[in-house]
Amino acid sequence: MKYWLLKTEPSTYSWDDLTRQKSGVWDGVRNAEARNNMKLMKAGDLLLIYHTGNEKSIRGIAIVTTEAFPEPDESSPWVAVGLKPLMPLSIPVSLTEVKSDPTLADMSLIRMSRLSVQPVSQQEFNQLMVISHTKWKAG
DNA sequence: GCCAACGTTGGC
DNA sequence: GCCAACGTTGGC
Repeated sequence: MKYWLLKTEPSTYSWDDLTRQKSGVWDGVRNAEARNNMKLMKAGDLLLIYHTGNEKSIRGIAIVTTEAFPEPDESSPWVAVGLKPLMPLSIPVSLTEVKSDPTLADMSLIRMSRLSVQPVSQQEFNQLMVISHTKWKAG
């Protein structure tokens, strides 16, 4: 089981939108590396939802329900995945906090700041649970 | 509003 | 195939 981080502009589509809908389709990704990461996702992988713009913070945890499939109604090379919200972080983790935490220094959030779909390591995920005071029960 | 970091496009 | 110009993302 792997971990990923998904960026979204909350005025376009937010963690709260996903929570309200109870399930969603993550589409509109227009970057080759991000698409490649989406294709690597397996059902059951965990997703951290990050808000760009004014908020710049990780808000919640979702899970992959449907692995990569071609975007509907388009003869395009781009893909989407299905996902379901699991729980919000008790305290959102801001970009500033991520940058100030040495154990998170290698996160793509910092090192490849424009990549909108990026892998997160188990250690990084665990640390994010700690600093967000989120009682995540693995497995 | 600016700009750094990329990615894409098109002329050559 | 190179690279300048341009567009986009997203932090500041």
